[in-house]
Amino acid sequence: MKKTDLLIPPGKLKIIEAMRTLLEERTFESLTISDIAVTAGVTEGLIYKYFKDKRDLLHHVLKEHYEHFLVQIDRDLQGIDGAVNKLRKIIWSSIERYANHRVFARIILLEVRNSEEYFNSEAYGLVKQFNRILLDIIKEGIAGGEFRDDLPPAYIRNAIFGTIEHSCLNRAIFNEPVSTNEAARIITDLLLNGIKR
Amino acid sequence: MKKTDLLIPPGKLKIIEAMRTLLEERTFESLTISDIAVTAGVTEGLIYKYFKDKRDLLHHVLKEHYEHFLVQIDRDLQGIDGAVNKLRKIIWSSIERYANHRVFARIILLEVRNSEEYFNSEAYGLVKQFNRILLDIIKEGIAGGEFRDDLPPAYIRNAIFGTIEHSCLNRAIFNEPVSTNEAARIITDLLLNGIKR
DNA sequence: TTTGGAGGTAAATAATATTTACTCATTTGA
DNA sequence: TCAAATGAGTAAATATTATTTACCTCCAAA
Repeated sequence: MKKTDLLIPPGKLKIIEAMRTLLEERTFESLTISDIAVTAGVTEGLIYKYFKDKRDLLHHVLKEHYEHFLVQIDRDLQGIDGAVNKLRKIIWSSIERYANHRVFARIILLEVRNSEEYFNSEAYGLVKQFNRILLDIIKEGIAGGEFRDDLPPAYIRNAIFGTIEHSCLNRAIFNEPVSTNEAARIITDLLLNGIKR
Repeated sequence: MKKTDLLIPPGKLKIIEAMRTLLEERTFESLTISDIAVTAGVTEGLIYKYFKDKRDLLHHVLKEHYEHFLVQIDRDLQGIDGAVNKLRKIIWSSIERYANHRVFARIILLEVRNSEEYFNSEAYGLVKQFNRILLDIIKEGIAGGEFRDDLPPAYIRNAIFGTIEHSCLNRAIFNEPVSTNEAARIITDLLLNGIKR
């Protein structure tokens, strides 16, 4: 095995880092390959050495973020018993992630869904993985009698996912601040107990 | 006043119609001005006569759709009493709209949110109008004792909006069929009563 | 009758993404 | 130990696409 096999080349790292930096302030579409290359301090050609195209680079950044997210989710759920408690925690973790990782939030909420390639990307594969975790909690809850058994699990998942995402949208778009703890508490309560008096 | 002041020129109509047709099958980003011009049977320059740029045309198409939607929503709510009943209806109407207007669904769920201009567009203004209608129903429900008064209205709105949108996403992306009546029934029940047994 | 504006066009230009052909340095295996 | 191979990186050409410009034509109204 060669010495450098496990090392990521510095140029590649700089490109990824530049993408993250630029997405902090600007829209993916508004970024040019030239912008990215200049910010990274590399030439435009090098970007194409490591990534198929601009979008592939975006998906890569998202994938890295999501990997961290999944590791964290896994940790966060350790030692928690009961579907309700797990759900509470996973909602909190999701909101916390969106809240403290603006670039991540913006990529996934605003930037990727408009291309077909995304749905074939590795990043999307991780999203599906998260979905399965959530779905398993829901099924556990139904089987154990904590959740209603007359609602299809997929609908429940959509409600949870959709509510979280929509609640974090304004923050992602307009930079509005939200308190993670408060948002998590209210959203969990709302989903568990409904809005009817 | 001149005769033609109220008439929309045929070229403009053809451009809008071409955009709608193309969005039926393809992504906004993948459409070129040339594609649109050829499909419309006009020259590329004409598109810029009527629209600031490609995105402005997209926003216009969305705006037209949304205008129809708001008219329909207004009609649908006529004669309905009580916040719960209104909510039930507005959820049904929203799902029905996404279900039967694929292009509309795809534009609003997938295509527009990734640009700053959208949030200054007339189309977004209409979305805010819809939001206010929804918010008014929620406030009516709280004031009248139909809904809980310990949840902030904005959170409730986000939950409703988010749940509906996420439930319609797969249909928009993968063309998966969904029964409007069934989806509306389940989502309404879920939001009103929660998922806890 | 003429003039000004609206609908429309063709072709030039500008902005960007992507490809190609090439260094240079390091590693490897014979 | 040394040619061949490989990987990082570059510079410049090319291709694609959005956008602008300058123009034409027709017709309603003054």
